[in-house]
Amino acid sequence: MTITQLEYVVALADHGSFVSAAKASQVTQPALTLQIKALEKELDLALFDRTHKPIRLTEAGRSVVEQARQAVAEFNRTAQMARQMALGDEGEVLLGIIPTVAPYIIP
Amino acid sequence: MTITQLEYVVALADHGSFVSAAKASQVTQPALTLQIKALEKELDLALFDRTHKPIRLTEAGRSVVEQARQAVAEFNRTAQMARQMALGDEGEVLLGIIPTVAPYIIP
DNA sequence: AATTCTTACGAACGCCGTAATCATC
DNA sequence: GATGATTACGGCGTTCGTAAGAATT
Repeated sequence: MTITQLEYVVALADHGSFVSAAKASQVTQPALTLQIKALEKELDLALFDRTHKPIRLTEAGRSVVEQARQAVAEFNRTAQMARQMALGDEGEVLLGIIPTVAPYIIP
Repeated sequence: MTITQLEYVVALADHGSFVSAAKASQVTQPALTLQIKALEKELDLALFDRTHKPIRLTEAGRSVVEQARQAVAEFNRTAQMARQMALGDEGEVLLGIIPTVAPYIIP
């Protein structure tokens, strides 16, 4: 189980079809199908009902997707926060040095 | 950036050394070093101060780890919840059928 | 008949573990 | 000198994309 798989599941739940979910996730449909199937097999749990179109969530799938949204959101929040920290640090690189010895120290 | 990397970062922050963190994470030290370095490079941000032992978090690292804990926890919660759903579904497989036609339908 | 989902296959990428090197205490 | 961290390398597994095959509307 990976974060990517959870992102795919959420995208599929939101779009209701593999094609549009794949497009939104920047992957091909086969890749999406594979990951969804892999996750369902790992959990031994059907998340989507493929018998009709558009695809619909199973009852278990609805609960899992709801929780998966939290996990994905928290993950993205971490990534965004880390990027902000990196930018913030750049602003704090201040140097105090005597011109005379600068050529020897700076490098 | 992966969930595994976040788990490693949290483990390293908790244990204060690569060896014990690696042991707790069920991986070798080199693998842990590699993932930590990969993440730091991706973010262009130093999370740990390796100049002294035991290893200490940088100021930015402290914030990131705190947020990473949330993400990891939410991820694990999703996994646990999905497993429970799978078990729950097994209990709900109830069959209602007329004995006369059962041999033809059940298979 | 056409769109959508699945399966199959080949290639590429990334991760891990063992081994060797370096640094720190 | 010993413990701990990094670097290098080889092998493995996984994932992806293209292409072909089913299925549903």
